[in-house]
Amino acid sequence: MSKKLPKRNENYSEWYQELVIQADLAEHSAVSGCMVIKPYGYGIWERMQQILDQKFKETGHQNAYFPLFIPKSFLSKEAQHVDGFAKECAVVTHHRLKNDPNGKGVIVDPDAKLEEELIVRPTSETIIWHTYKKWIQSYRDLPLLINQWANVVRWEMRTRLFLRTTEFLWQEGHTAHATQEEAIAEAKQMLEVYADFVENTLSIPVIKGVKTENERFAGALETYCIEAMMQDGKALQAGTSHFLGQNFAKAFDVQYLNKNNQLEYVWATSWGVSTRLMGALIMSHSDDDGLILPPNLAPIQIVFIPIYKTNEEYAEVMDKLESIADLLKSEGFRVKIDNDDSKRPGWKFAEWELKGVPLRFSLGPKDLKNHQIEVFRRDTKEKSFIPIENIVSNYISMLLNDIQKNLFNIAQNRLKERTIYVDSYQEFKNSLDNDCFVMAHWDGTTETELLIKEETKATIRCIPLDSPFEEGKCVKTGKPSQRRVLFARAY
RNA sequence: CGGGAUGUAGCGCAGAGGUAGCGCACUUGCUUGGGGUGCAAGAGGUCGUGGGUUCAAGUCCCGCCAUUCCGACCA
Repeated sequence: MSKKLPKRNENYSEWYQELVIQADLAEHSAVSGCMVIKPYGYGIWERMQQILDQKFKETGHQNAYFPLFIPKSFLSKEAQHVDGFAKECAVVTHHRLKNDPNGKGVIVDPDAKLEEELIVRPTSETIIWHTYKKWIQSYRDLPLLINQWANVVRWEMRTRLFLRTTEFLWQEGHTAHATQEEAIAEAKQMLEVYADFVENTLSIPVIKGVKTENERFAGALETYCIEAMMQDGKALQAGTSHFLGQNFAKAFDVQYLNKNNQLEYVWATSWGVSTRLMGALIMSHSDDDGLILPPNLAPIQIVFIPIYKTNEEYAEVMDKLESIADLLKSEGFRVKIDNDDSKRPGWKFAEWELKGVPLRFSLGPKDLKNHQIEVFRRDTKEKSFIPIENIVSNYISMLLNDIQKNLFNIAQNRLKERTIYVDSYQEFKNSLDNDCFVMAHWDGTTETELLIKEETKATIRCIPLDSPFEEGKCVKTGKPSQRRVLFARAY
């Protein structure tokens, strides 16, 4: 009764903000634009980390860690790169405080000014490529496949929990290769890793594509991306993988001797996903009762609620629940028994629904007598009574897989139904106003792209990799076009 | 950087010159327990901050600070 979420169809962004807070995922901190990620929210992020980290290792990458601070001069070595980030950098200018001579508190010690300012990393290409120069001399040093889990800071004008915060957590892969082909293959491979993770772990269908020149990462030759559709029809970039060419190798003078004893610049990629995925997760699946977590991701897949009056009943019910939970735990399921005596069952039902746990099993004296257990599915809200002896690994796996698949199917149907192919500018605008993605022809110029953005707030999310050759006319200018691109309003 | 809103108990809010309030949460006891139990008794406050008006200021006036929402910005 104390907690009530706003309805999605009344105020989507308020619903989102409230859900993040009420489901105990994160809250605003004392620092403007920065959030505190609470244990439950962080637990979900840790699951993402574990699964991705394993995929990175399986594809040959190793983790390392580079400094939080970047000397100012590093950032300006790659011209496009500094242009892209200069406006949102936090800068460290001093290294000491002292007592305020005029009274209470402390002041920045003017005598402690840094010789060269330090930038709090908005991304680590520069510091990493500076380091790679020392690590790479020979073709035998390549490929160099490194990932880092880190925090970065981008001083954005406007922030929203998980979707855009001043400081956020992410991983950034930075690889160096002997050839262009190999680097492009790496960038594409990591895009596939992301797409696989987002679709099969987060149950969110994505569109794979490349960015237009205008939307490309600062310093990249090609930016591959995966785009997802949220329930309100807006797009969310869920991950990017960049082919950086030799830009950073040249900026930081990273060359290697090939087998013919010739010096060559190395080829680079970088790729990343962030805590923004939490936002994608929430806005893809959740409903007016709270979060809905796909089972492959959920930190808790099954919560058990004991129902009882007397101590004897409690002992009996708990005895049974513990034996079931222990069995499932030993088979690798993530389970929790909520035996908090200070909360009543109804309260717990609502609470775990708010937190999105895929399955809830309740067991009380009546069930014990009937040798059954109540099973509740968070995604469909179906309740059923199952014979206790049926609660075995195969059955649970089947149920969890079904939920996982169901969430994906719902999201995929939404994406299909709301991706509209249009050939006129009027249809284009109408479809956007109906919260849809739009596949339309575009003349390939940044001018047209910006004009459309100005008039409709829609951007080209990507040129889908599977977009077939098709003669057509630009939806805005009527100039010739060879394929459709994906337009949408975006987060 | 524009526009709006808000700063009062842990949280959410009311109070619009004259004794600091309500709901939730918290503590204690009983009750209840299969969809956010009910009752009772408690504990908890420099009313964001600095100045001004007044016999008297959460309350009116001016400044400042902070947060937040909507835009602009956003590889």
